Amino acid sequence: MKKTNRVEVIKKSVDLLKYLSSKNSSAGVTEIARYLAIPKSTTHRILLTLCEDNVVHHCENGQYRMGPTVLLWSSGYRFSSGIVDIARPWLERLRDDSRETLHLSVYEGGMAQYVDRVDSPQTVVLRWSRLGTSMPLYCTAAGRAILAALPADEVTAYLDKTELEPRTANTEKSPVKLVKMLARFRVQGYAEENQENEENIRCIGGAILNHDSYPVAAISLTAPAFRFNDADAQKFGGKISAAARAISAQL
Amino acid sequence: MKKTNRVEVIKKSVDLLKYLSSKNSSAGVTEIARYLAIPKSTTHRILLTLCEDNVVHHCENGQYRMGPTVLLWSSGYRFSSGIVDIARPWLERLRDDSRETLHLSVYEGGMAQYVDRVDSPQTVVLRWSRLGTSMPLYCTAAGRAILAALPADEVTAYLDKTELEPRTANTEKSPVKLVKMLARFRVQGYAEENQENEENIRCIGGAILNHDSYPVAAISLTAPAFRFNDADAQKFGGKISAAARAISAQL
DNA sequence: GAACATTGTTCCGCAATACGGAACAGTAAA
DNA sequence: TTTACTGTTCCGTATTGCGGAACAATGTTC
Repeated sequence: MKKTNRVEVIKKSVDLLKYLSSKNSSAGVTEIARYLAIPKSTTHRILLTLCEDNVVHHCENGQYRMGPTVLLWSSGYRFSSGIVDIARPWLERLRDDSRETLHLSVYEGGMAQYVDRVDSPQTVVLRWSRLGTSMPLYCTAAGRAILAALPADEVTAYLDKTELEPRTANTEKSPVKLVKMLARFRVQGYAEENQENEENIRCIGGAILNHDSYPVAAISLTAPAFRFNDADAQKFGGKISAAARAISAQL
Repeated sequence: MKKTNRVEVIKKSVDLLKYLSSKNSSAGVTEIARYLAIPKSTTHRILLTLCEDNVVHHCENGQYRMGPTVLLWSSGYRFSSGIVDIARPWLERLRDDSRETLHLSVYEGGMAQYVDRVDSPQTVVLRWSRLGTSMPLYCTAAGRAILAALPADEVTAYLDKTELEPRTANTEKSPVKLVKMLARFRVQGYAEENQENEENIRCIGGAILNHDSYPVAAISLTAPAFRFNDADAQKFGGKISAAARAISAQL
């Protein structure tokens, strides 16, 4: 089981924090222990340690919730990464232009992890998904933009070990067809996804490359499918593509 | 030394993340190990484990920096805490009214940990300190507001174990005088601090109480001393106080 | 261009460390 | 009260992670 020589406790702590942050309220020791499938006493010890630096807050009712120290880490990420601040004005420009929601995602651990968002000003908006959430590459516009920019061997490696499980009725399930898609995306400069990740949601995205032309992130436009047709995709696809290139140049 | 049965590795990991987030760039294994005063191999093992979930990011140059997963935790804090979203509109209202910078800090581990900020629209603004930063209670307006709202025995306990080390030439060093100050703050409903935490910076604050009238947080107004006199303090002190009470009621 | 001083990474045997079952102590519902 | 939950503490065992030292891969210096 243990391939790498990782530290088990840290792994558990990270999972604990992930669980705690996924909840909107506080959680008890027993509940967490059950979820993580580790003994209560171990869970309790981890929580005590995390409480010492306010990573976790010990509520009055005896339960636990996220503590304010994670804010320190979070702002540390923004600074050290840099990409959030660079991309932000471009996202805002695209939002003002399209009146739709824009996302920034980074390519991390074989997933697209969504790190910034600029909201649509319209009344019909999207369900708010949390910053830091990971999304698969094969069914999202941001992910596909990244895939399209990856070297061919990395794409085949990805497809070999990833099952394209359908997220909606429209999700492309054939690796062969997906590869063809990626070729088309490379030509047109932006990637697409039409209700393949979530019902009634359509999305286009462009990859952000580092100095080695390797994809490190992607920006994407997300809209309700009823007000975003092929013509819109084409119109804003070019702008997404241009913005992504501009951000790449600034890195 | 080790009183509580905490997990040593987790403590080290937390310190590592704190250090990493304090840097604006990436850091190497050797540098981190030297700072934490732990062996390089241990540091490296911790980093590897944290990388597995993108808590830290392994850069191309071999160094390490904060990873995007901390964003997930950070948004988890905002949700589970609730206080940030509740206080935000009040902070904005006070900012619009005073044209100065407003802060929200939570009382955690004997410190005031600053969790939200709304910026002044004026041209002379303040140095941006990072979200999640901890500040002492005795020399900040937010901290003093919290102290003034604490039960008497907890205040004496605090003063017994805390040295009032001067942060500027103006910092109040006498515990006796500080206690008298707190009495005045209780009467007037808001706390003050005049260039006692930082040169040329003046500050007023009000405590946010839970249902047991125990202080859990504070809001504070921070301004350059040259444009914020006693009359301003009095004028906005009342408003700070009222806003703090309103937020307390909403909790 | 060879010698050197760095870096990040790997190995492995020792023993300190954290594990986790079980008992404890509160609290709320039945 | 009884019951069924909570969160918390204890402590002996062996598993787990520790960390010195060797490694490989850079880049710097003379």
